[in-house]
Amino acid sequence: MSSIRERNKELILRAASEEFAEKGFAATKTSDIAARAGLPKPNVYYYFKSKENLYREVLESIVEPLLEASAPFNQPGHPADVLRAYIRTKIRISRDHACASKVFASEIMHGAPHLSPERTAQLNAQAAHNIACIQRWIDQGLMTRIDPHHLLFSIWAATQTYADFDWQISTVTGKAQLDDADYDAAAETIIRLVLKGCEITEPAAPSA
Amino acid sequence: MSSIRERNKELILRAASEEFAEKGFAATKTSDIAARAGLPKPNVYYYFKSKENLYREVLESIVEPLLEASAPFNQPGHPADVLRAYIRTKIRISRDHACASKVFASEIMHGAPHLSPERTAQLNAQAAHNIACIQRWIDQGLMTRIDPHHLLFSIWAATQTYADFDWQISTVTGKAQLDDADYDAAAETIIRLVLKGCEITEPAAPSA
DNA sequence: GTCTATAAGCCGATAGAC
DNA sequence: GTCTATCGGCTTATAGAC
Repeated sequence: MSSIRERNKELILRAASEEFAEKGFAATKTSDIAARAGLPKPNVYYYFKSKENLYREVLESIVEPLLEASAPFNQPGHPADVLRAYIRTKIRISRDHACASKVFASEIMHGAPHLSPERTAQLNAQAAHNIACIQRWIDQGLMTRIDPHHLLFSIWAATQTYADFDWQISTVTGKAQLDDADYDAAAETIIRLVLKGCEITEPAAPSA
Repeated sequence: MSSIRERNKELILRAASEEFAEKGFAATKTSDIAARAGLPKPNVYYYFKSKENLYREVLESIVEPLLEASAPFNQPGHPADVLRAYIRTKIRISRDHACASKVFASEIMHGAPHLSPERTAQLNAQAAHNIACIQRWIDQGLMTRIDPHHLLFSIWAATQTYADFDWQISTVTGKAQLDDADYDAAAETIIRLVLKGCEITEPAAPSA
């Protein structure tokens, strides 16, 4: 029964996410990760071999959710529905994977030195696909002519900011922690800016 | 004549901005800053006393521009004009102070441990003022009912992303460096999302 | 004011007992 | 598999010659 192994790995991963998110890779001490996990430091090395390895696992844990967030773009749908679903999912990631999101953001900010070329390529391919999809909508007259790159950058930035800059959000709103209603309001605000800003009309109601 | 002093301090500050922006505070070595500045390491300590002190000066250098960006909110004006000017200035900061912007972003992401309480208070007061201003516009019927906090967060995020996540921008657009036209396009895209998204009509043309 | 050469301490990583 | 006790390298910071 290796459930102790599973449990400890999970404890360390969670503690590492929190520490890396709070202080960044270089400023995080493995002894702090161990302390937060409630385990002695050598266990961290026993399970993960090195600090960098542990960091890469945290990073890896957020890539799949990020790629899956683009699912709405991968099947046919009206721009209003696709973008609404995409924005809601991105906000949900900021809420549910706040620490890993922040670690990912910090990684990107510093030029993604720990992200594998495969992962970079995957993320890029998905981005290119989403951009092409938006361009098609424009060509079909479903939305106003707007640069798809900049539109996507704005959506990424606006949704990720709730994880990345949570300190700023807390300070300005005066709430230590956003609740579900706040995240909903954030999503609806961004959806409004995007749909109205791109002059996207609602799809015709299904006749069924 | 202390112009050597001024010149060296300037060289070190610039090198430090670049190094801190690239790698973050903890991962940056003072020897690398010295090397980039083309000076021996002890000069860094001679002029700035400590690595942390140098970092705080870099951080400080971006606060004034950030506060000044809100100038349009501090005088009466039509929402369309104020927001347009604000967004253009924020984008200009991302372009002209790219390194310091990134250092600031990284600092905020990790809970602003090096930012003085005075600076935090100033930035907060300005944010509160801007939010109140937007709320007034809503009450006056000049724009749609939208949560001013979330609107401001989206504007901050969308404009700062060009400095903070330049690696991502470069990777997705395939351009190593954005040119003036790209920054203009970015600003106009964000302006469009905000003005149309908030249903802000243009001010009546001046009768003169 | 400038720089070489060095001290002091911290932290990632591990040897080896249990 | 687990943890105590320790090493070794790296980096901040400075002493002291020029």
